[in-house]
Amino acid sequence: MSERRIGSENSKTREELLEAAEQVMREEGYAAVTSRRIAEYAGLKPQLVHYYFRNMDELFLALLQRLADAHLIEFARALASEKPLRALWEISSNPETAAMTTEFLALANHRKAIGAEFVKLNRRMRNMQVEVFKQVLQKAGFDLQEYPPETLAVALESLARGIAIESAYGITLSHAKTHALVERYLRKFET
Amino acid sequence: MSERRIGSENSKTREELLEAAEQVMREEGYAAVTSRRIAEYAGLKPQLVHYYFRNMDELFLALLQRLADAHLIEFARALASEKPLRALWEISSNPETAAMTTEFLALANHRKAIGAEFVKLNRRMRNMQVEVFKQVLQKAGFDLQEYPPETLAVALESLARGIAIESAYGITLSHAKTHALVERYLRKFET
DNA sequence: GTCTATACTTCGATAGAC
DNA sequence: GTCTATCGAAGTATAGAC
Repeated sequence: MSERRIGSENSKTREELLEAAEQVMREEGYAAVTSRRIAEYAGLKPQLVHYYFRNMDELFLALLQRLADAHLIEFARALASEKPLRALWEISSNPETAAMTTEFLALANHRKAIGAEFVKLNRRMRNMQVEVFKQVLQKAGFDLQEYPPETLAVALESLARGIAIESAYGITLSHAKTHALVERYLRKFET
Repeated sequence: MSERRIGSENSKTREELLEAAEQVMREEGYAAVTSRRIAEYAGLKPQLVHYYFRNMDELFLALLQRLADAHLIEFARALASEKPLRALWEISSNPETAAMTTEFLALANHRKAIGAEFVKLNRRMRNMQVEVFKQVLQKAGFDLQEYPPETLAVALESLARGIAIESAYGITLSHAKTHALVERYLRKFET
């Protein structure tokens, strides 16, 4: 069992399948991410999914890795930018990012292997966010006890995602005021 | 079509099926909420699900309604309590509540009927949360322009849920500091 | 109100040809 | 590297007996 041939990780087709999988997941949710649906999006045969991935868990893991890599690059760029906090806010406010994160949060809840990997990757990303806050707050002369970077990192990401998701549902009632408040804090911390 | 017999909404069996459905959804995610799985949890036959619900969308809607009702009662209780803000915080910090909300957030993303209902119910709940903030802030003499209740409501729920979910994954790194910060704000607003 | 039986669909996965 | 063919399992849903 499990002796069957598996395609190379460098394959272009494999990349196309992952791209399609990401699209399906974003547009129709993780439950719609099936070999047949992916193939449909990619314009390929469903069996190819099983050729490049031993099973669906492996596909989800590859997808998670891919997204995390892209995310880490974005964070690194934010860390090096002029206004890192604002950059963080914008990354987490991206509706597509927010939607994918929500899907993975739900998915990780009941696929053990994915949950474990999700936690690991999340920790790395959180560390980078915390690093951003530390640098900005110290530079601006704030007391790190009074403004714990870990908490601010959780708060920023949670709030940004919360609003992004609400926006996606067409709820825009409180957004102007919220953005104004966020602006105030960004300016307070970051010139 | 759609002419088949449907069981009463007052049925005890129907209630048991919904109870089982909720359990499945919380423990295994929305994708696992199938007639067979529900029946298994409830110790009943899968066909009973189709007797009480015209289709799975209808079941999800009933489940959503059930949860919203329970939630609204909790909010009303919070509003009437001595420390309404703290009560709100605790409601949204409940890990089971957070997990279910995450599932529905993902589910609503690609089931149109559920998305529409989710938005409607969410609006009602948000209004109650905002009402709590308004009363508390006014009573304590805060400027509502400087502390917009709508924003604080979104922030409180997003943050509480974010932390609750992280806890469920065993991430507890920043929690002590976060709770301390939340405490500070709760005390600031609420004696 | 609950059961059996059953039709139809979709999915994951594999074997083997090209 | 990609295709055809194919299994078996699981899903939604319905008809009709009890």
